[in-house]
Amino acid sequence: MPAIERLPKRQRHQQLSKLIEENPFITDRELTRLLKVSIQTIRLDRLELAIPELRERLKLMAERSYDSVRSLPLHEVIGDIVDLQLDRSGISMFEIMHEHVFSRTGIARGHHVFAQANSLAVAVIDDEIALTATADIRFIRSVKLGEKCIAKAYVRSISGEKSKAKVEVFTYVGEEMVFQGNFVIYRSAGEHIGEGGIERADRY
Amino acid sequence: MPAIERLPKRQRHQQLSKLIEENPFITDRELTRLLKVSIQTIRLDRLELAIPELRERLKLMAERSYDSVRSLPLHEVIGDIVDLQLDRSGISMFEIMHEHVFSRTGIARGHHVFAQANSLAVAVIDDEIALTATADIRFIRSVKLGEKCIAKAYVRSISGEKSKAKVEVFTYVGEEMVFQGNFVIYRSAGEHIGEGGIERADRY
DNA sequence: TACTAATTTAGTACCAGGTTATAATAGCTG
DNA sequence: CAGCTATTATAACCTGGTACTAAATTAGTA
Repeated sequence: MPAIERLPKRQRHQQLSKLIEENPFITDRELTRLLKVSIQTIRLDRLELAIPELRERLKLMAERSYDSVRSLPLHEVIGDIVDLQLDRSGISMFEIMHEHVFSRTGIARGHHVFAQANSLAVAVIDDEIALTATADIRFIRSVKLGEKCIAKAYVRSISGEKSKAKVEVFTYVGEEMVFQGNFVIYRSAGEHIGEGGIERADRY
Repeated sequence: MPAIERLPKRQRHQQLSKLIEENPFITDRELTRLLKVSIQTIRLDRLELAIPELRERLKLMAERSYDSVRSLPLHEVIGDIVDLQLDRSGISMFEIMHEHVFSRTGIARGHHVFAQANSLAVAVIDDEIALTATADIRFIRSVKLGEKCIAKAYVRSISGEKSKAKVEVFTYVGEEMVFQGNFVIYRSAGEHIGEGGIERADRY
């Protein structure tokens, strides 16, 4: 009998770490439901594992993000934004790592290059809600492992006073242009605060 | 007397906003010291200005930074391929999870939807090396958390016997089309492509 | 000047999501 | 059985608030 359930605690610790890692926004109470143990056990576990409480975790995350680049939309972006003039232009940098390439050829998958450009096109639009409507893109040459992509976005028109903006993005490696795209971005235009609300939007 | 300090409240509101903006980690209690008013006044002010409490601010910051960490895929193909007829058509499925959406709105980031379609367009081309050359895409409606995207790709032409193929991709949620794209995919056509393309389909 | 309205302060009850500490219980194990 | 670990329970307390009520202060004006 004993041997069978010899290490339920270590297993639980592992599970607990994993759960918190993949959702740092989880409360102890929610963990009790998932792990089927009392809240005291959860707390003992966190103590042993030196995992701080929810609020500390959020604070740490907030601090980390605050340090790097202070400004809002920068963190919802793929690549590092190095310059941003809202409604005008922006520049971001993105280094192709091995997780971005096809392993046999070392050539970057198109959607990563696209993602950098798309993120930048959205970020450069100064609006509460900005979503890509359409895009017309060209992959001019392949990008390889280790190369640094510099994407430059230019807002070409704010389309009347309405809901669309055109953004052109050029991505370079060194002097060479590797990608070009024309994006049409929807912007919130009116008010609309309803959905997202302010406080506890998601995950509860 | 009155005229001199005509708008102390508005001034204070401005100061308050500024203080919180430049240090979102500040508590109401600390603000009372800086602004020399009672904590109730601070709270009334925040209420009027719709500035959330410290913990909510930190949570929002944490969410923003969390989004960026969960950036893109890293995997071979985005979505699960459920049917594939090389050089003809393919179907893949991709469920929008919380790591794919803007946490504020629950709306999927465009590049994930694109990535699914792009992956499928590349996968459906039966060639050693297949890379996206150009794409013309339309996001027809926004996709939300929890929705399952079914992408269907059709190879429209194999362009002579040479280096390009046209692939059309439609993505649906239920009956509804949410995305449509026309891809031009470079294929190896015997030789390597030199500057040409971007991706290759490994592993198949 | 007296009345009125806005503003500010005070006080209380309550909440989430914990910490800390102390004790009781369960389950084996030697 | 004593002794150990693991688990659960209980209670007091903490921070940084919200929500609400009420009083006090400060203008502003009839």
